[in-house]
Amino acid sequence: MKTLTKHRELIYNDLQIRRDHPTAKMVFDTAKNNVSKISFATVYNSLEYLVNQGMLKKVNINSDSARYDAVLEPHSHLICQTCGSIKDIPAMQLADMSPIQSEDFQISDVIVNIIGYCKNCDNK
Amino acid sequence: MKTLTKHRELIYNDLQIRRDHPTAKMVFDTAKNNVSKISFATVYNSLEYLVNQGMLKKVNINSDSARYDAVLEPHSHLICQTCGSIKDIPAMQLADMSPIQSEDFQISDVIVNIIGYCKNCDNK
DNA sequence: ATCAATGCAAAGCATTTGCAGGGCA
DNA sequence: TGCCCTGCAAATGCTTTGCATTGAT
Repeated sequence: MKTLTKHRELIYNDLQIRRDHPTAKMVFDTAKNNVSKISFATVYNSLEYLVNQGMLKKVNINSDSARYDAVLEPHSHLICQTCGSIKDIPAMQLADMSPIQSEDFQISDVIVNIIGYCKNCDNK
Repeated sequence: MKTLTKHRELIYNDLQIRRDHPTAKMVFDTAKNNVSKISFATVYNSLEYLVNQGMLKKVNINSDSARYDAVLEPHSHLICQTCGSIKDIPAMQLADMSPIQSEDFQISDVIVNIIGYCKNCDNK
């Protein structure tokens, strides 16, 4: 039986607090500071467990590495092309879903990512 | 000076015809059938060139591998969670962009991906 | 005692890079 | 000749896997 172990809870708590949509490596680095020993395998294992439990969401922003998000409520992302930052914004609604309905497609999620330049990065 | 070589043109033409948003490997496999010799490096080099030229778009659907798209007009994607197929649909419009405008964020692209189950895959 | 979780190292992919040879201007 | 393109192989980075050990019930 799968259980919420200390490692998994630690990682989950970290994700709850931080809002930078960390990569597995970033989670690993934080975890290393809080436990005597932890391996990448455990981090990946824990992240997969938490995603399967529905406690985290895996976010695919670019092709470099997966990022993880503890915000489960529907929301959208502002993604800066320069610094790569990912900021949560309220869920964007689509003006008209009818083109999808007519496609005979069963929707489970609508992902809206806004790409551009954040105010910290010189715009352009 | 960068030029549109035969290999690059071949790859571009392939992307123009097919509409399955292939991965680099899929492009490589097709190219291999049409040229005596071609290497992965050339495929990646060509894809990067075409993306930089604005002739292709790189699409990040999942974290496994990047996919490429020759359809440049704004459009959205229907992505099946079961078979992984990616189907183009007309561009979805957002009902209200004001939450973004107020963020002091310069928008360069709005990405809308609809995740779910296509009619070919048993729904659920 | 049992069964899952962990650490470690190795393996697996996708992608990038270094470098020598080849092709075109 | 010069310079970019190509092929090949090695390297890199992210993620997964195999396996022996550890830990909890």
